[in-house]
Amino acid sequence: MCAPLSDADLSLIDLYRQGSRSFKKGVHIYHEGDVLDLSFSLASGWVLLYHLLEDGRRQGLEVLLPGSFFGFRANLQTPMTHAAVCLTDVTVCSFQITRLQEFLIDHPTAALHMLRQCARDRLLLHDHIVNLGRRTSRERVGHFLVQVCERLLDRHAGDADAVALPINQQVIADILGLSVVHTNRVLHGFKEEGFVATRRGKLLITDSVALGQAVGLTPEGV
Amino acid sequence: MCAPLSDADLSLIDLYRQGSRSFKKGVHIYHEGDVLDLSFSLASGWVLLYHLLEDGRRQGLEVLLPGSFFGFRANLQTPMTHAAVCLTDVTVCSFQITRLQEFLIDHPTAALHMLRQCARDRLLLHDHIVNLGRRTSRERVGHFLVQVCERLLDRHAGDADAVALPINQQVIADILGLSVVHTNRVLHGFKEEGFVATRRGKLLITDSVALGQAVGLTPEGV
DNA sequence: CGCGATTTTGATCAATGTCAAAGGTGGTGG
DNA sequence: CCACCACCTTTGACATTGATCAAAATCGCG
Repeated sequence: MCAPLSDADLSLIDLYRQGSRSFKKGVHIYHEGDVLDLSFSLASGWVLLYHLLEDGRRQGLEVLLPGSFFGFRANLQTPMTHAAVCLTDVTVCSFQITRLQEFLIDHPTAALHMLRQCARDRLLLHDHIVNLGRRTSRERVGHFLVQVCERLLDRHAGDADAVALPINQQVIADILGLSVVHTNRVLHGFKEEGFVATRRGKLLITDSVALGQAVGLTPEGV
Repeated sequence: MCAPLSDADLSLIDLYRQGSRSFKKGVHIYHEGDVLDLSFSLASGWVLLYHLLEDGRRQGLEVLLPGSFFGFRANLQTPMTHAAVCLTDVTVCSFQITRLQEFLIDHPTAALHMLRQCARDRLLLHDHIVNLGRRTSRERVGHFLVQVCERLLDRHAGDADAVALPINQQVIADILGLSVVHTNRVLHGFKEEGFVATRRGKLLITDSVALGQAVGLTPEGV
């Protein structure tokens, strides 16, 4: 529930958790510039990490799904360089970083676990970078959507054929470094091609594999 | 020499290291698609991690300086999703991941150390993403250059007022998601403004603080 | 039913990419 | 020591993608 730790670790980590907290959709878990001594594990819901430039431009950094760790830093004094906002109602476990570190020293398997998670996240960030740096708007949006699908299906393995995203076009645009207007045109195109749809205000991905192909994705996802 | 670990750890890690290896500038430590059971710690030199798209577009992912860990994965079976190429002559320590993991279980402080390093890298990746997603070409090049400067000065703390980079314009372009031609024009501009220069075929950053200002950097670097 | 937020659409513009070719530069071998 | 070569940088002309501005149309919600 709280994190993908081994059972043994799980029972112990309770001692160290400062507590479990809930947030409503749209609320910030922390802002840029905050000075915190906490880090978090996402228990349920979606979170967006983003950075704001001085002139208001916004860039989405990571879309977090349950199981993600975030807010962990090497340097506690330094203010947060990004903000975390809830894309849905959310519940997190929060840890005081100093205590978490003590815990990790005592429970090396948990530390290793975090390290492996971290390695996975690094790959996701790499993918994001490739997306932003070298792909056209169509490719970007397409890749982003199928990647989210895959991450979702990894956990709820194999249920829905249509995935609903709690994300509006403004958010997608900010994640992909595009303007809302252009994002809309791309998405609209996908809609006409039958890859996505809208229902109850939510974006639906109706055919992620066809979308992947249309956008030049090699079989196993890179 | 081998990594920023505590002395105690350092003496022990020798047991686990598969060996120290040297590579010439331009050589690959590994390619995309390689199946390895190794991960690395950069002892000296510069390394570029990059990803290649099917049609030849290339995207630089990370510029590694001494002390960086790379090649670590949660899943050993999976082929590498990026390549590592030497920007200079390089020496690395290589570890068999399975043995490294055993080591980290036995030496939790080392594990924690890697975790903190990982957290720092994540911030660097975030910065890269912001650069690619929301900054103009001028801002991108500028930010990249001063960031490299800062990372360099962090270690060799406070020597040169002019920093020489072992990186050509093609590489910069690939890191920043720009074309070589455009990168050249931006760099040329910086040259005329007196922020950078060329000597012995190397790019020199002659005034990183002025460059930072010119490019809209807030005092302490975002 | 009315309102604020989100999505759509059209018109125009600017930044950056692409293509092509000319200069430079350092290194190498004779 | 010199000539040559491969690689890198520089420049110009033109094409294209995606941004920007402005406004209309929808949609979910209270």
